[in-house]
Amino acid sequence: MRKQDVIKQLQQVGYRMTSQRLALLDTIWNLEGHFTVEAVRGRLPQDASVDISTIYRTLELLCEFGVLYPLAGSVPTEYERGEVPHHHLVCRNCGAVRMVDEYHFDDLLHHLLEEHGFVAELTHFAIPGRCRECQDITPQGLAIE
Amino acid sequence: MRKQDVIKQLQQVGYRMTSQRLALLDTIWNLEGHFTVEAVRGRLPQDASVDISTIYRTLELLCEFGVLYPLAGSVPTEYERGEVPHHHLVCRNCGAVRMVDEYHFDDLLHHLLEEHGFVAELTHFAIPGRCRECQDITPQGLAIE
DNA sequence: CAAATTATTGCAAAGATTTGCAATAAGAAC
DNA sequence: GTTCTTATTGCAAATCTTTGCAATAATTTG
Repeated sequence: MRKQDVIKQLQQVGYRMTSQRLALLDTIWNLEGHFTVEAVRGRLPQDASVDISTIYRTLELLCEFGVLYPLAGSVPTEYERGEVPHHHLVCRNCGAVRMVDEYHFDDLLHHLLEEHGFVAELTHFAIPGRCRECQDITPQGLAIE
Repeated sequence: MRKQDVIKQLQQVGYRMTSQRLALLDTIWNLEGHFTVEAVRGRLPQDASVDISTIYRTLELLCEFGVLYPLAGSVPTEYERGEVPHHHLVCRNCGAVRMVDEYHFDDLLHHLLEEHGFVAELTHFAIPGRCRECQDITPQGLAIE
């Protein structure tokens, strides 16, 4: 999605285009990959001072519109722009993150829609579990048995 | 899972059974459905004073062991005991929560295991989206178009 | 373009959660 | 049962996030 389209969409629905929101959109569009609220703040042009609560509120707004996605469970929360739909496998033992293509979830989404009329918005999902290397290891790093 | 089994399992792996952990397990086993850290604190017997940071640490420990599951996205975090594996559909508009059976996810889990060697631990998952009633509504409650 | 309307911001305070560290106590070793 | 080892706790402080409210500024209206 292009930045201009986001601006247009927000305005059409009644949101106001303030200098803060424009500065934040600019900054976000210049960031690669994941980023935190603090990272956004650090990258804002020095002449644009935006309160941290405004950054939180704006990122949340963009999440509601599907422009951004929070990585579930990250603290501080990591956000990412929703360019290419994909999901993450997050190892609960070593923290390794691995990408998964979206199509794996197609069947599931169809089920949910047909059985519950529910439109799942899984554009960015973090799935907890164990990666190949951490299979038989407890949370403390002690091998079981 | 029975409380005694949890205790045994934790001990076997090297965790110590303190009075605080026993009191917390007791309390949790007496709670129904979802609960927060604060709720656990409120239900502790008055003679058992457990610091709030200890409660946080203990709930996290129980999550790592699959005894509890945090409901993704809830603030303050809601926890639930992992009795019957199921998942939640959470409407991002009205907040309605709906249960879904686990078997819907079986195919997905198999894919992840075969293609990535990843053992997903989806014993309790919150899936964001739109329920039937909130289909064409923006986050602010204004109908689109 | 000025006035009216109200979404948005900044600020400060509250709330939620995590973390470092010295004191305590569980379990192991003797 | 006493001593030793070290996981765990409580406390206080730090961090992360949310929220209420008066002041500000983006749109709408005239």
